[in-house]
Amino acid sequence: MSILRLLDLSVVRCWPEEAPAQWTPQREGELGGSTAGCALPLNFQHRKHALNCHRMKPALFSVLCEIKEKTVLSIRGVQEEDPPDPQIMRLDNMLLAEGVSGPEKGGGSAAAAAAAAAAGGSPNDGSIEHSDYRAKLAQIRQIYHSELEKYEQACSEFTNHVMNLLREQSRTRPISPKEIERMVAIIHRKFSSIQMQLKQSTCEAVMILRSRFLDARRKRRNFNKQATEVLNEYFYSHLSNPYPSEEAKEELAKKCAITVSQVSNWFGNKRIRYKKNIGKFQEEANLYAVKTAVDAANVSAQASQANSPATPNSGGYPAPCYTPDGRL
DNA sequence: CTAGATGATTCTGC
DNA sequence: GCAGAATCATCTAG
Repeated sequence: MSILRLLDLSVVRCWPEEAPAQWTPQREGELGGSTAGCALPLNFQHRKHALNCHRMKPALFSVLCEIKEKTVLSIRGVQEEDPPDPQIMRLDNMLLAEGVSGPEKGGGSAAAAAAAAAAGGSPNDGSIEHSDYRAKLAQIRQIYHSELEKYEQACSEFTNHVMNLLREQSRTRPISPKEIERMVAIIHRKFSSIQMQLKQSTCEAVMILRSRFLDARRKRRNFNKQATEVLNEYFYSHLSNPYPSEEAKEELAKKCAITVSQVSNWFGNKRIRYKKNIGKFQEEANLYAVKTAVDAANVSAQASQANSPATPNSGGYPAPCYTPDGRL
């Protein structure tokens, strides 16, 4: 019975209680089994050899087999399947989307470009910041991969170690392949939880990087003069109904080299600010009304057809009048 | 440095 | 889902 306890303890003691970083091969010496080239205390080797050559060994072994049979029966029900962890899947997806994991080239810059587009910047502006962003992302990516590699190596090393240990022990006590498999699965579960921590902290780092470099509010740039002019022209020439259709928005976006949602934002802001303080916008409104009228006159003169009105205003938002004090 | 302007976001109601 | 309103964060002129 004491031998059984000794052998069982040896398996238990080969199990690291903490993260694999704490596990060091030096501990092998104090374990029950041995891997190739591992130095065991001499008297222990002798005792082991004596045990292996003992005439009672076969009998002892069969007793152990019997006991094992009984124990396995009670363990059998405990075996649990581990379905793919949804948390890990989420982290994986995010890292893939951010270009941290997955294919080496393209992913990161694609994510950066997408983020830049979401931030509303024109494709060429802030290229310095974006290259900085990409450099930092690449750094994160490199750290992530080297850590991952380290963990994987440690995992396989440790798995090999345990398997050797079990194989060695299977000479003196019954260990089924199933049992070894279970041990390996347990090791992998342990390591995958460490991997999850790595993935989590990588995700956090990427989020911080993103918010620092690509937060739209931080990167706010005023539209250029020409873009503002185009938008204002449309707004004041459609003052009766300053709600551009989807097609009109697309065209305006194209003309101003901004996104459709930026056009929507601009009109939303403009409408509310115009309505709040019509007086303040009077001058601007007059300016664009004149501009539109002149343009229309030019067009009609060129076409020799003076039938269309200059501005299609009627009802809706209060149209500007030409009083010098700016009141309606 | 500051006040006002401006683009973006968030919340609410329809 | 869209528009209005409030608010935030940043830009810019003075």
